[in-house]
Amino acid sequence: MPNPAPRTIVPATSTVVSIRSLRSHCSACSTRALCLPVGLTDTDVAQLDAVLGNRIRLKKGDALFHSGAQFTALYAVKLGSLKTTILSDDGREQVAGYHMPGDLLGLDGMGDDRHGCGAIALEDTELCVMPIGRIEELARHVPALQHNLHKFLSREIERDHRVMLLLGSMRAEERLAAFLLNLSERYKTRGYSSTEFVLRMTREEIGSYLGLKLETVSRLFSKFQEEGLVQVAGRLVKIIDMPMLKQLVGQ
Amino acid sequence: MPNPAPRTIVPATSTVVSIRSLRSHCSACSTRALCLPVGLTDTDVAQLDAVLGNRIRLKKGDALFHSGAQFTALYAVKLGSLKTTILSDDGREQVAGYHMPGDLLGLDGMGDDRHGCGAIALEDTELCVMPIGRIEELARHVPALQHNLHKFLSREIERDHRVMLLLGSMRAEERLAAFLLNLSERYKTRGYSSTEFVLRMTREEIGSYLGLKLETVSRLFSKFQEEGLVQVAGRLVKIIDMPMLKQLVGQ
DNA sequence: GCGCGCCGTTGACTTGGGTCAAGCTGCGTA
DNA sequence: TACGCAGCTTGACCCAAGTCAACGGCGCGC
Repeated sequence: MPNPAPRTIVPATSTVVSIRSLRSHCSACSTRALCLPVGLTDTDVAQLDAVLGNRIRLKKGDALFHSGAQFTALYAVKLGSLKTTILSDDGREQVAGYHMPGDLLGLDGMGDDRHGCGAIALEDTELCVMPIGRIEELARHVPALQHNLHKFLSREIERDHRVMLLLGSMRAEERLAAFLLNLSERYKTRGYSSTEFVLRMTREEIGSYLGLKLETVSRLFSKFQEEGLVQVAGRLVKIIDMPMLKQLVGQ
Repeated sequence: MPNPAPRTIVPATSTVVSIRSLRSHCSACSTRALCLPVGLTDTDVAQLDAVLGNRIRLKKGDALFHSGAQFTALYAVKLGSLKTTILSDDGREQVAGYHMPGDLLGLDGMGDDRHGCGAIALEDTELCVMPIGRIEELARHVPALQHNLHKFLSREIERDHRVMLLLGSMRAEERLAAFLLNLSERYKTRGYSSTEFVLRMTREEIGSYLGLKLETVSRLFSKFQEEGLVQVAGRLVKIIDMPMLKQLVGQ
């Protein structure tokens, strides 16, 4: 089993810290409980650590990968957030998802070794690189990792199904309510407030994701505010009437 | 390695044939080139054969599984076709996909061991059962199988992304054109005519999949016919002007 | 600290697709 | 052979969301 733990290779100088910090370590990662290593034993996590590449830092607006680019690795969000976008044959672009710490990106690239969507940072963002060859190889020896990988792939399908439901059968109001509740839920599981958060995307990006125009999104925010469901100040959202919001999407 | 080839177990009587026929065999399956065993060596396929369960036959309207049911296996369509449906919290149902020979069903069940959608046969249908535990176990020893499984999961995500694009940013006309072209393409890769085929689903089911009402679907078929794009007689569709249809969806 | 451009809001008007309703067709069953 | 009904078509009308346009404000770069 390979074990290139950095400190055994890098001389013990003052550079150690910064060089170590270039590599990702699940064992010390705050998203460990949400991410690929969830439920793995310490031994297994150590093996996973050993195959991780250097971490990546992106500035707001930077692309992690573009649609059609060679697929070489999965990426886990450590910090910050991204949007993924899909491209239609005639060039229309649509937001396919918003991703926050613990989420895995690039799962749609394993089909034909090309990324099926593009990924853009919505703020300064840090990711951890999981080279796919090494991950697949390790998954063959660590059943729990194999199982987790399958879970993440499968959950991505379920997530997409919920979006299809939203786009195919919900009215504009319901879509925005569902969107806000989804963000709320995800912030909550990450230890942030479920009732007060800052949107990292523009009205246009929200609209793109929800199959609506930016004007409609804007109008709906105003309407929700009038009705006392939320308080909105630009990108700052405060959920006032959670039960009513839930009722809007049908429980 | 287990090798319960039926003829070594079952006595060589007249019942052999019928009992053998209950089991699925990738090696003799006409969808082999499209399905999970694609690209595997004969040895690997033999191992896959050994873990397959009995095949399933469904009559039109029968459910293969319901949304929320325990997930125990993936299913491969051998013959016939099915629809999968997703259920929203408030009970609305929507068609998530149409599946034909070589397609894998149940991929969205690996996330939490429950099926995320229901699957209903649209005609008399035969499927092959792939118990997930045995498949995962085998995948650990057969890298090509592991890789194929990942490919199928990943392609399902890509497929869903294309549906999201359709639902989120296409007009009704474009949606129906895209739907017809998609069917056409899939029939073609299965060796059937790409220009003349019988729809296995109702107008309402088409509408549900495309985020449209059945009346709209009906009107669009009439419109396409008037414009000389297709000839429609009930469920029989004949594509007349393929280039124009492609232009409608933007190449 | 000034100005430009992106982002968001709001209003007036339009329209694509939904809704409701009526009638037709063809298939399975008695 | 006739009946019944699920599935399909078509028409008339309506409304949710899109389009177009004007304007306000905040934040970034010079």
